[in-house]
Amino acid sequence: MRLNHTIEKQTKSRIRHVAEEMFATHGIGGVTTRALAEKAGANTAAVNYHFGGKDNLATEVFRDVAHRSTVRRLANLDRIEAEARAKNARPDLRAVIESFVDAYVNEDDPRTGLLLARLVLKHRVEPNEWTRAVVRDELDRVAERYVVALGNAAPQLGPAEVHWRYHFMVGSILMTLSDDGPESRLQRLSGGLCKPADKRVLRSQLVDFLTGAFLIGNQAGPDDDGHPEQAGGSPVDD
Amino acid sequence: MRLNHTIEKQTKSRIRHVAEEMFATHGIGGVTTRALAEKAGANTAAVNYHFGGKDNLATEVFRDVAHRSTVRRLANLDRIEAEARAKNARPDLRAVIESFVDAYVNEDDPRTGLLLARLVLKHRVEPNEWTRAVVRDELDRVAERYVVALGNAAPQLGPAEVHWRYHFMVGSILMTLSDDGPESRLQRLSGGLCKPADKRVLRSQLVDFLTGAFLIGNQAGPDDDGHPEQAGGSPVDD
DNA sequence: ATTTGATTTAAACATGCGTTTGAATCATAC
DNA sequence: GTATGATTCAAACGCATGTTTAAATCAAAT
Repeated sequence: MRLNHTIEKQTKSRIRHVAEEMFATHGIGGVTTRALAEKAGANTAAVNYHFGGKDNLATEVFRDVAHRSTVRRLANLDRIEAEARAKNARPDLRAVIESFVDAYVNEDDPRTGLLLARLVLKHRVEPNEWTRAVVRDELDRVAERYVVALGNAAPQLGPAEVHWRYHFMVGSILMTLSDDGPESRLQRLSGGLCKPADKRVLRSQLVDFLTGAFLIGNQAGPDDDGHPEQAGGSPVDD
Repeated sequence: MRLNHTIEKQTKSRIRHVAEEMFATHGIGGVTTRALAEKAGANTAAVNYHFGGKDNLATEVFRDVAHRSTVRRLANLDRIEAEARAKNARPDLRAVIESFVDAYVNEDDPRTGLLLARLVLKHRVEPNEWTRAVVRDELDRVAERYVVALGNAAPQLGPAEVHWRYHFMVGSILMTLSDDGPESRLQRLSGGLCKPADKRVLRSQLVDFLTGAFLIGNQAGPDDDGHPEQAGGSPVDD
């Protein structure tokens, strides 16, 4: 006799759910089929029976996450650009950046952002066939749209500069997302001053940082040395 | 009879050399004992005989790299701060950032920066005992010094803000470094406009980006909405 | 030349992993 | 109740990896 009849979901559904949770927490490589099955209350072979292997399960999970996030971000961009058109103005740089960050750092749904970060991080560190497929099919068009939007919002930047900075932006977000919890390097080095777990603060700090980073164009002088408008204050010690 | 008598180095030295090279190229997890030994022209067991295991070898390599880089960066900071004191001015923000980036992106010695990035990236994605030890013993003091220096160079930022932004800065550098070569996402998405392999451009783009990111303080208004001084230009299409 | 300790070598070992297998069990239709 | 197909299960398989072993080889001292 089985106990999970009405209360518990079907095995396949449970595995998918647990997979999302564990992938977000421990990363893709940090989850073994056995641990996953155990947490889902299923047999090890169930993963292969229902999904045809760990990679297929991961593909399914991450394709879904990426797709949801993509739809949401494209809609946000549409809204921002529509508002700008209505005001006959450029899209607001801060709003564009905020909408991008929002996909990764969102108080309502922290898991999606974490999963998205895990996906892109894995694809960057050790890409393989299925990460390539998911990134190409789901994330590339978002990137292209954002590069265009950022270029419009920050017209002082050349096309190449926008690409560079978009890339830097993603990097800072990803690495921050992967440094969660009380063991985080940020929290330790700051002596508890910064808590990455506080998504609200994290979000606003990120947006501030990135907005500043996109506001100013190339400021390197023809010479190597370039200290622009530094007022001679007293040097602060240590 | 052995051929490697005067020309080739000792086995231990060769293994260490090849390890540096392969760790930089393929990452730590991407190098197997067997591949390493083969490339070094040594037996698989030699790695354990001379270093006592793969982890010890990695520890030795990365501790050395981190140490070299740390010494160099601290010296650079000393110089920058001494110059500032001599002029009775604040340390130049751009110079501080440039010296930080220099440890990762340096045309003369690309390998050290890559290795450093691999180390920190591994420690972020899947920390373990030896990464913790190396990071704590070698990199923490650099981080603390740089946070102080950046705080002095960017006095409009509060202490917590400086920590946040230092963290973001490291993230953008790391992720960029790990996205090398012609298969890089940046190069693909930019249609070849940006080439991460060109360290000279990469470096200046990073420094521009980061200097801007540290120049401006918290610009969020009391309300959620904040579009500061946007002049109403014509909305650019697509 | 012999001895001795360090080094090198091929082979095996141990482990963790994703996956497969074949029998057992369940749900459903007849 | 029985047949049938889907599902679950314990067990084993295959493979890659880091490591160990014990014999073989080398280099230097005597």
